[in-house]
Amino acid sequence: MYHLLMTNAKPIQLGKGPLADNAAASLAPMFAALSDPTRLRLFDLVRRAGRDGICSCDVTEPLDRSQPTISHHLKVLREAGLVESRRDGTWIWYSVAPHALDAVSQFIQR
Amino acid sequence: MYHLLMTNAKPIQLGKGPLADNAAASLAPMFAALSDPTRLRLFDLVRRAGRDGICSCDVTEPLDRSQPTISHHLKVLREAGLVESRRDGTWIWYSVAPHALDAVSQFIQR
DNA sequence: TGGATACTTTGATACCTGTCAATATATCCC
DNA sequence: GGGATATATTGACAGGTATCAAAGTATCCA
Repeated sequence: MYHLLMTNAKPIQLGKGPLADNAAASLAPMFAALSDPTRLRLFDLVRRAGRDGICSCDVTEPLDRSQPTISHHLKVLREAGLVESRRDGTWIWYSVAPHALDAVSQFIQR
Repeated sequence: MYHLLMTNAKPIQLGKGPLADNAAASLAPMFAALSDPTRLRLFDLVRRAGRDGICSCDVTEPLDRSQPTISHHLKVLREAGLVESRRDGTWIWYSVAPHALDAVSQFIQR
């Protein structure tokens, strides 16, 4: 078993021409990670928590989802490179990954 | 049978507080529309075509997908409010909807 | 060692999605 | 009307997903 790197090893540079196949393949999962309402709100909560981050147990209530469901969504956000996690005892703190939305933003304003 | 309006009747205004349920429900389909690599490249091609737009038959070859598949993807983009269509004889021209990505952009830079 | 707390994984279920071939619809032109 | 072209819809299939309950793992503390 191996881990996906949280930060894209090679951030795809969007060229001037039509969107390349590999660029699309790299961008799509980020959009997919934000394509679910619960996950959008979850990402928003993480972003609001700023540098310190937020722990999973803080969001189950406002999002009205079970704890495993929240855990699943956080995993999706993490594997998309949008959030990162840091363990502190029994807690795990989630915060927005640096440059998380750069690629998405670059595509939008293109 | 009825039609969904292409342009959101009531564009959700993102407030200052945590992302509301209805705002998330309104945003998520736009992200979903961009969550597929083929559709991302398709949207990019439409966007490049500018004001005139592009017709479906022009993209099946560069995207290497069947005509029904392209038609399906264009429908998804249209129903998400990202592109609009205009018939001209047997052709249908697709172009980017005005303010298509405003909501997405607003969420990203929040 | 063992209980308590935070989180993850597994398994199940219902639903959604990308794709194509086949078929249908719409429009033009003769 | 009938053929030709462009697009849409249908039906089928393989695979993905959001959700929860139940069970597993990790960490702390007494």
